[in-house]
Amino acid sequence: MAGTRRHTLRDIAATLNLSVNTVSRALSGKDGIGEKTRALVRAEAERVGYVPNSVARSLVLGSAMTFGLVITNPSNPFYAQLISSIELRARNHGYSLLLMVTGESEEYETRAVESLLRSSVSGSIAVPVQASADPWRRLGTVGVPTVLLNRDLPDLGYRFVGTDNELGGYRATAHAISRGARSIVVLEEDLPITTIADRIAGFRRAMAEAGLSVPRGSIMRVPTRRHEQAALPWQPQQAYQVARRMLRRARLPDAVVVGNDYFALGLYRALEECGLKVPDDMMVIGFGDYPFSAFLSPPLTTVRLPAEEVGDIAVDLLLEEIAGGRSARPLKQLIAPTLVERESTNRTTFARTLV
Amino acid sequence: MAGTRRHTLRDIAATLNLSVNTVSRALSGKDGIGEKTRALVRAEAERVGYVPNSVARSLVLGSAMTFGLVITNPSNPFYAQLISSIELRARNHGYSLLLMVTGESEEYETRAVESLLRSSVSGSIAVPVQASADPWRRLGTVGVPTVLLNRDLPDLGYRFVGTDNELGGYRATAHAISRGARSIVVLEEDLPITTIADRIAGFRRAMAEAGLSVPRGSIMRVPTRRHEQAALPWQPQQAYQVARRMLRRARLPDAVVVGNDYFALGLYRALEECGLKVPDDMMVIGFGDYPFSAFLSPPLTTVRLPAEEVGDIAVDLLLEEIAGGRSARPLKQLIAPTLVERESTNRTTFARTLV
DNA sequence: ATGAAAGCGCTAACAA
DNA sequence: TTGTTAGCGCTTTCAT
Repeated sequence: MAGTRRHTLRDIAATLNLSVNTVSRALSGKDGIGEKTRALVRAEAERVGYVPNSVARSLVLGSAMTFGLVITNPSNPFYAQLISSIELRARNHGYSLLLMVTGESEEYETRAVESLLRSSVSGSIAVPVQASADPWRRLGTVGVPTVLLNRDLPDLGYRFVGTDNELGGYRATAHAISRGARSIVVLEEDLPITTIADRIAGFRRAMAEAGLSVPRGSIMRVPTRRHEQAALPWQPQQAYQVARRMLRRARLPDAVVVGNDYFALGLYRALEECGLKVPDDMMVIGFGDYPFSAFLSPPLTTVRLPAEEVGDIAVDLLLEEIAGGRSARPLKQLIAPTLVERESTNRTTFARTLV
Repeated sequence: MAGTRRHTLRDIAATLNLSVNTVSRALSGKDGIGEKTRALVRAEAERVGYVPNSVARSLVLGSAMTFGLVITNPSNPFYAQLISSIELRARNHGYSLLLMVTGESEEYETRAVESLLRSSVSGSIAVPVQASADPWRRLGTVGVPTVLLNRDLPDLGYRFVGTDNELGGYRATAHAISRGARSIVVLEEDLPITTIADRIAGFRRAMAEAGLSVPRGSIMRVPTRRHEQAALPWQPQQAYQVARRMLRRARLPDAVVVGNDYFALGLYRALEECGLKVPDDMMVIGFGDYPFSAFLSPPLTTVRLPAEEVGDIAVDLLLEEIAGGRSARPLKQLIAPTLVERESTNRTTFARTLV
């Protein structure tokens, strides 16, 4: 890979007997320049294959036309989609994406923010680990606009966009109840984040509204993958083990609401091994509507998160924050998830619940 | 988000009555500086919360301690994992990641390369669209080290790491044959890339070695998602439709080898609707070993791609290329995928094949 | 051990 | 319309 030195404005200026400044303005499309000169400069730039040095540009402008995107785990299908949609929209507005993966590690989150600061990013979009608000507070202090995604840190007063998890939990639960469930168990990852707490709150609200009790053991925790080196894809295996434990109980629930569709896979397996049928013996409601969920057997009823919409809004919020104007839209946006009803809650007989 | 101006070397130099140079060396750990001075500078830097400006640093050094990572689609679980492992390893070597998503678009690939050039990345890792080698050739011409991932462009002579897809296709097919299959169909995305062509070549080799014929219609194509705006998650739906078409044939194959595990989902659905059982009526072999594949019913036999290993090697190859030394390892590396045998090929009766 | 000076490639203010 | 000057924050000679 040979290293032909790159051409600079100065090179072009020299061969054309112009000043660097003139060349700069000709190329950047500013006015105050003769049309013939501009054409000349453009032709020469074209000829030598001029590529602007955006590092130099960033240095003088103090900002790099780059967004930092800080994500916990790209193998989460929701975040994978988010990456795509954010990259696309950022690109369409002329921004590049500096991607950092925290893997739920507070330590790396701190280093990621440090890295963003060094890089003079124009702004950042982040899913915080939610162990501490400090790193993100720091960004704000030095004036880097930041939009929080999916997990808020309310103390900071930053713009935020996320899923309404409370509503999601509520809808999932209410749906199960409407299909005849009276005893419901929740399977959630054992991670201290608001998204999970909110879903559980929604679950409790739905149960309360229906006058149903929530006995101890209704909320089961799947061991977390936090603190693993690389961000690994989710392991339905761990949900499977928790599900097996649950199925040893004397009284089984009518329905299980899981925190993500991967957990539903483990639950399906456990149920199958115990000879229990979904939905007749037990209903299952997922969360996420991952690409595989509609194709499970039976197809999984699940709460769909509008990843694309969330991503687009995140970028828009960030652009507004950068522009500095008051925004038309609210600073905090909770997007309502929608319930996708499929066979896993389409009970034909009410055998067990009618006992 | 207030904008307290960032402290610079000059600020520290001023308050300490030192030269910028001295401060720079004190902080960068170079020698030729008194221990007391160094301690003093460090303390002051700490006190004011000094953050180095890596844009300035990049400008003078001509390189940005950043890798460009150009990927077709983060919603492909294989690439999602790749992003994680590459980010981790790059970070451990002090590099940041500039992420670009092509969505299989040649046009955006070209713009992505342009963007990498502007940004003075230290190097890049790319899954090329394989429509043209030109963009990537350009990177090499101006001296940006580039490692190709998963899809090679042999003309360029760049370092490359990928899966041995031919071997993967071979192993999948040979396995089906060993389980009694004599008539096999392949379902692949309709995309003109070497990975797919290689898998099909492997399929043909296995069939030939077994003395089995490959009649017309053995290779079925699933409509591609190329040219969609955002990179969408794969739609098993399209594979389902192709599978339905196949199942209308007079003579059904004993086994179907699919190009990725998402396609297996669509196939499972189609088979179920037709009342056909996996594996007894038809065996299914996937590709990718996605996180859900072990939890399908029946669990899917599939070819596992070593995503983490491929990602790590990609970074190592790039680091070697940047260092400029001859590498111990070969410039082109094909990683052998492994077959994960599960129930979808565990045939208990040979009813149909023994007719 | 420390300082002074130059320059990376660009943009922005001000002159001409 | 074009040129001159200065400077973004840092690293790297070369002096001292």
